[in-house]
Amino acid sequence: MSHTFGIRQAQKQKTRQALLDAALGLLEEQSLSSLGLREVTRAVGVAPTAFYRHFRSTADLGVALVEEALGSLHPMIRTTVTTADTGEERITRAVELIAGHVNAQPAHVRFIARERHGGVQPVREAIREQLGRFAEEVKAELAKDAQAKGWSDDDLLMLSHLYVDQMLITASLFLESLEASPEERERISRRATHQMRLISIGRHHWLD
Amino acid sequence: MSHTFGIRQAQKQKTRQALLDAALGLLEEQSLSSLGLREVTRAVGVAPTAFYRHFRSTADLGVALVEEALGSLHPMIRTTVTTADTGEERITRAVELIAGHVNAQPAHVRFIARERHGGVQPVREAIREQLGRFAEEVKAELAKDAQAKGWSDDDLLMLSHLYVDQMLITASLFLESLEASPEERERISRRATHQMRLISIGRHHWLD
DNA sequence: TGTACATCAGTGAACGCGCGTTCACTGATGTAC
DNA sequence: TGTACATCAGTGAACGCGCGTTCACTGATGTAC
Repeated sequence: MSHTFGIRQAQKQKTRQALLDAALGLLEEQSLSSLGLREVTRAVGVAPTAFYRHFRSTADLGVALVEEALGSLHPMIRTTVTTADTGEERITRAVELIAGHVNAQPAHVRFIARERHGGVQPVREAIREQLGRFAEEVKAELAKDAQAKGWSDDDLLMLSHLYVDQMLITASLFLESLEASPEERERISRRATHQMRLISIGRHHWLD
Repeated sequence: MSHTFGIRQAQKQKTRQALLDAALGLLEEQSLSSLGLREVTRAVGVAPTAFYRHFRSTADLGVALVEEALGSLHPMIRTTVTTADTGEERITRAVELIAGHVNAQPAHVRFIARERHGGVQPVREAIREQLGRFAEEVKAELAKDAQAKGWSDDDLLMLSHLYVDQMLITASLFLESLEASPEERERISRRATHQMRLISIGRHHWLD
């Protein structure tokens, strides 16, 4: 075999992941543009210079974090939009899915919300590209629906972006409420559900 | 008089404003959490220690910038929502207003978009509070409308937040397109208008 | 109006500290025979 | 299987630099009489 994963590769991968994890933790309380390379290596317990074996810079690490945070979400989103229940059930499921994901991966969600408009250009670009892919995927699913009859491509994409942006807003509200009361979280769920519903109603009557 | 603005007060105000302006300029390319006090004073041409005569920290300066960026927008938003044309004209006007504001104050808009989820807690809090006020004000205007009959308070606020968030998303899209072609900017305008229209349609049929 | 004292915005030297980056290195892992 | 050499992830010392903060100061402006 040309390269059965040897001990060396495995160990390198492990250190790389430790750097990513440590950075993600540190980024809960600061922005990427103020994250120091020495901070990250100190948190992992390796020499500062080890950082360069894995990333050119903290910006480079940031781009890797975007991939980690959003890359695995594509199938998740696709299946949620696809599921052919009534619209109402789909909305409930989507909001629950977002709440669940924020609970499971708060640091990832915070990172994306923070750096989407943050001070590091390549990271903004990477996030923008992933969100654009989400919108395209949602559009592809919407296009399959009977309701899409008579819709222009542009308008389908317009609607997809509306949904994707709305999901992100909802995620960031759940994030802020992580330590709030169950009542507060319920209030956020309800509002997000209503907003999604209102958009879906607009969608139904778009061609009237 | 207890304090007719003397030369001293005026000069102090001028330096303070120079610090705010310089910071805003520097923040076009980085986040507040990485902005240095010495950077700011260097840009203005005063000693680093002069900074402390005006702000406790860069976070404190950030809170002042939030006030500067959003404080003056309240009347603007109120009159835009109020104007009693057809809904369609109101939407067009709102999108034009956003595009115009982004052109006139790009640095302010970028700062708000960036720091809304940024790494500095007091600044996030200040932005959250201002946006909350916007939503309350929009809600108050919507409540006056005949269309609001039968709407619960909660649902009016749900809709206001949807509008406010949508405005912010549109502003940030215009921001990213500042150096793009007129065609690209037109495309963004059109999509934003359609999204607003779809939301308004949802609003019309909400109680069906 | 003139004088004597108080205020306070901005100064400049000094401090200790952590930063990113360079470099030659070490020693475990991988490879060729 | 055993040996000799190559690779390369992680090390540790060293560097120059800019940072935030302290302190005692200066001199123009403000105030009281």
